[in-house]
Amino acid sequence: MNFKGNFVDKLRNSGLRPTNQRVKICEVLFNTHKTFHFTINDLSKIIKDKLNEKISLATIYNTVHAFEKKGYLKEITINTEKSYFDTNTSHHHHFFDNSNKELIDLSNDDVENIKINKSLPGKKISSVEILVKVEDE
Amino acid sequence: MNFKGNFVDKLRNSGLRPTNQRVKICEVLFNTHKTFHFTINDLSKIIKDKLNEKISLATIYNTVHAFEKKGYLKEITINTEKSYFDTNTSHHHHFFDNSNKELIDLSNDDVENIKINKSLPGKKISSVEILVKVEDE
DNA sequence: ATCCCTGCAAACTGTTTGCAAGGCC
DNA sequence: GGCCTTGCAAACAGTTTGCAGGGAT
Repeated sequence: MNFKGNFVDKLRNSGLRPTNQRVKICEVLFNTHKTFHFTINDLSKIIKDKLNEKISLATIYNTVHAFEKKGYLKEITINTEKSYFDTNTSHHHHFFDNSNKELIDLSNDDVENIKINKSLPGKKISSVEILVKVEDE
Repeated sequence: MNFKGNFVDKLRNSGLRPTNQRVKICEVLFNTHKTFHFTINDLSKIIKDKLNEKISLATIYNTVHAFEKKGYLKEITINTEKSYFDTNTSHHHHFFDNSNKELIDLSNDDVENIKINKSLPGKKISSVEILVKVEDE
């Protein structure tokens, strides 16, 4: 989903009708090669302030969940207050800056090989994620 | 806080009045050497069902937060739905079993030396936590 | 007597849902 | 036309708060 332009086809090919709202949300989220972290509230604000559009909260929730289900977004759990989403859906880790509540990607390559020397009988690992919390020095 | 008995003194020494409710909650949480993971709802159920007591939710929240502030409990963020707490307040990591929503400790010693080869200018690391999600095989 | 704590109910936050009206194919 | 989507408002879950009555010191 990371090139400018034809989100209409992208959406259609995913089985999602290319409604105005969805295309607008695509433009905010994917019209850049940079990975983008946001909460629903962030997204709503951007749409309202920068795009001068009104998209209802319900639709934003619907769309974000639809995109998540299609694999275009990944939910990141930082704290219990609200959900964060990430346009970078590859396997990677995160910094969370407590001073300004900002999420920053931490590439797999920047973490030396995590080895877990314990296993749980009858269980298989589905993910291993590191969260590095930081604050101002 | 991990020995049987005199929670009254323990509480008093922490500057918390040893009310009936707090002592009861101590008994549930600390009357064992095993580390214990719970949600507020779990704790409430245990008090109601096993102890046959009624402690109001507000009080349970108050107490858990008071204990957390005193360093007797640690909050663990697993997902956005609810808060989990851990009686093990030392630095360690977690498994989360998605099949039965259970938290399991992962000792520091069972993880090989995490090395983060990236730093953020002007920021210092306040914590590094690993969450290993597992599921039934 | 004073200050702290409890417990109820109401408030609050982020999220989800029911449903009528409108858009897409 | 039929199905999907939107958007409002109501519902919801977990948590927090205000306040009056009760307990601890």
